[in-house]
Amino acid sequence: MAVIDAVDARGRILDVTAALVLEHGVAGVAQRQIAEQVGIKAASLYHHFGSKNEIVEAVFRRGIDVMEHAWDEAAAAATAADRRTRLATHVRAHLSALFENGPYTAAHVTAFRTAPAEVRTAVVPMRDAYEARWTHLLSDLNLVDQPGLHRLTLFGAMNSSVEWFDTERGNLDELAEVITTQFWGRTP
Amino acid sequence: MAVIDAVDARGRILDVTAALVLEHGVAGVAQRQIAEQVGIKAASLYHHFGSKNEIVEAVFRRGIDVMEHAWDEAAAAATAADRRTRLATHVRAHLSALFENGPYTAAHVTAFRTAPAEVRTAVVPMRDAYEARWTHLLSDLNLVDQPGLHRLTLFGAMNSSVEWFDTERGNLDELAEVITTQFWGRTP
DNA sequence: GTCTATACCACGATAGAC
DNA sequence: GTCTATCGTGGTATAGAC
Repeated sequence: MAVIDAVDARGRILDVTAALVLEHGVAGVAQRQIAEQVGIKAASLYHHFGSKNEIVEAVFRRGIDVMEHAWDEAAAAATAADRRTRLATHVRAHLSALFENGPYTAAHVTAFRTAPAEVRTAVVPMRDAYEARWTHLLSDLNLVDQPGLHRLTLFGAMNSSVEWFDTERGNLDELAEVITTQFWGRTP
Repeated sequence: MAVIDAVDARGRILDVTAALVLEHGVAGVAQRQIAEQVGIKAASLYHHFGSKNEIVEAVFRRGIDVMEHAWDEAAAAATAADRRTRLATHVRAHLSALFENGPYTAAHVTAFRTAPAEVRTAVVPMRDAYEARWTHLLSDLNLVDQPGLHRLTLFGAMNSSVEWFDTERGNLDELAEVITTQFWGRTP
């Protein structure tokens, strides 16, 4: 389910916006800039979306969707596995959402915090649901006293990779293993 | 060396800008907004700085300065300590830079990536120097095979705390201990 | 050192032709 | 579904009085 290189106009607008928002933040992206990369005029965006914020909100929602789908696949693949493998599988799945399904998830995790309040409040329930899955998993794995705190630092380590990980040169399986080892502990 | 609540105009401009940039990102902050919070008109900013980018650059430089000072204090305090204490001291110092000396370091680590290229290239040597200190320390501690990768995920965990840590309710010593434990490993 | 006034441009958004 | 044209606003920045 590759979400990159959409063929319909609406999809191309989202693709372009996600990439631009990832690079410049929401406030740093102009509709004229989006339109230019899509190959239309800025006014034409309003045939597909009601406002700039609506475009950004759709990008964020899709970014969370991508994470959820990656989670579901990981959960299905690792139900019967041992505890460490379950963690490793979900870490790999989150990294997959960040790097292997278009810039949506990466745009969401980097730009959400500084996005307009209207956009943030609209998507916060979706975010919370995904975060709750993680907290529940970590609680289930029984690694530490504070699974909530553990999830936050784990998210910090995983999500920060969008700032420095190079998909051309790096290996996502390797990165997932490194992060899993750090958060599992070296002698389980 | 509290850097908050400066009394001179230049210092107040930087204080206000750092706080606003932390919240909204560079592109999300207008000079009129900065001026209003300082209590002057936007045009008066040009008596102190040559452009918006110059203000932001000064904020970032100060953010890195704060980190460097925190590092120096930690290094002086922990030279004779055991390896784990050295790591813990520097983790605590980095958190101190993020939360206990104004919003400068927090603004820098969150807004640098989406800042104008002109600003980024101007401060990148300072950033690199601080990062090199960390890589050297981690290499020295001989914890893992890849100290470079380790530093990046550690930075991710530490810096992400500006998105969720509440200084009113949380305890920075405790947070430092949690992160140190994660990155040291549970059974050294 | 701060002000008023203003230039100039880019922003998001709308109207209406095709 | 995309266009041209345009509106009103707000952005950075400058000139010059006080």
